Amino acid sequence: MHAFDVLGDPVRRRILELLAEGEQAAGEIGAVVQEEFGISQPAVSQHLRVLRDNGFTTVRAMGTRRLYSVDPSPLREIDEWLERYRRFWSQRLDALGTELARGKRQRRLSAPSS
Amino acid sequence: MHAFDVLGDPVRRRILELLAEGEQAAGEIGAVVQEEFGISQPAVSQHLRVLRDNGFTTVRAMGTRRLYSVDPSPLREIDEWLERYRRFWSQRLDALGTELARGKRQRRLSAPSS
DNA sequence: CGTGCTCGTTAGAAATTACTTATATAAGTA
DNA sequence: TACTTATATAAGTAATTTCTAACGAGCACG
Repeated sequence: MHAFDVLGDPVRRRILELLAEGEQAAGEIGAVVQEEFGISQPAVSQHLRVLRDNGFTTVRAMGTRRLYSVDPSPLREIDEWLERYRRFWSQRLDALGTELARGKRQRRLSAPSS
Repeated sequence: MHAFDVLGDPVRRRILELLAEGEQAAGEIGAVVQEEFGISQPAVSQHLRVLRDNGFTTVRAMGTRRLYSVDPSPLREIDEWLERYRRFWSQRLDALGTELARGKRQRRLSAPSS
């Protein structure tokens, strides 16, 4: 399954958004996602499997819990694929556009403030 | 259809890659894609439709030809969605990593030489 | 006109996906 | 041990996607 297919599902995107805030147990994720999407526990578990199998998450066991974390590798690949299109919106004019956030961060990294 | 679903298909990704090099007629795209994926002309036309309907391309007519171009809007949205994960691989250490290209570009835009 | 391109649309079959219900396993707890 | 909690897996079904084959419509050109 290609990374884009994995991200095609809104439940999986939501799970990744939750994990972006830090490691979480399958049950905690499930509580939120089942509530928001009205699906069953096995459905969530199956989405977690897809994310696992495709390298988007890592898991470690804590007792009976399964703690999930983001593995950024496939997201990074997508970021690289997008590279060839950035010129379509990065070519000047938008110094104050969407790029601003990243621009600022980059600037900070590039030219550390004394 | 969500932008990620659109990009889930390898044929559509390939078409966008071809269009990244500039405007092209449906037939030119078709020639390449039919050869590479072994699918029919209608199949390609259907993929072009998905790209059109979801804002990834714009089209203009030249006689009987249909000239397609990249519309970057949805790609940009994806780029923005990815923003929340960049810290996973951008947090230092990779001054010489994948970020390099973009980093350099950003630096150029941010701090014009001379 | 009529004929040949270029390209899009439709209908239907085949493959894939994302659920639900039912069940399994393993760890904690009384 | 028996019971509960946390999570995964399996089987079956419904919805969706992506093809092919067939057809349609617009432009060009003799």
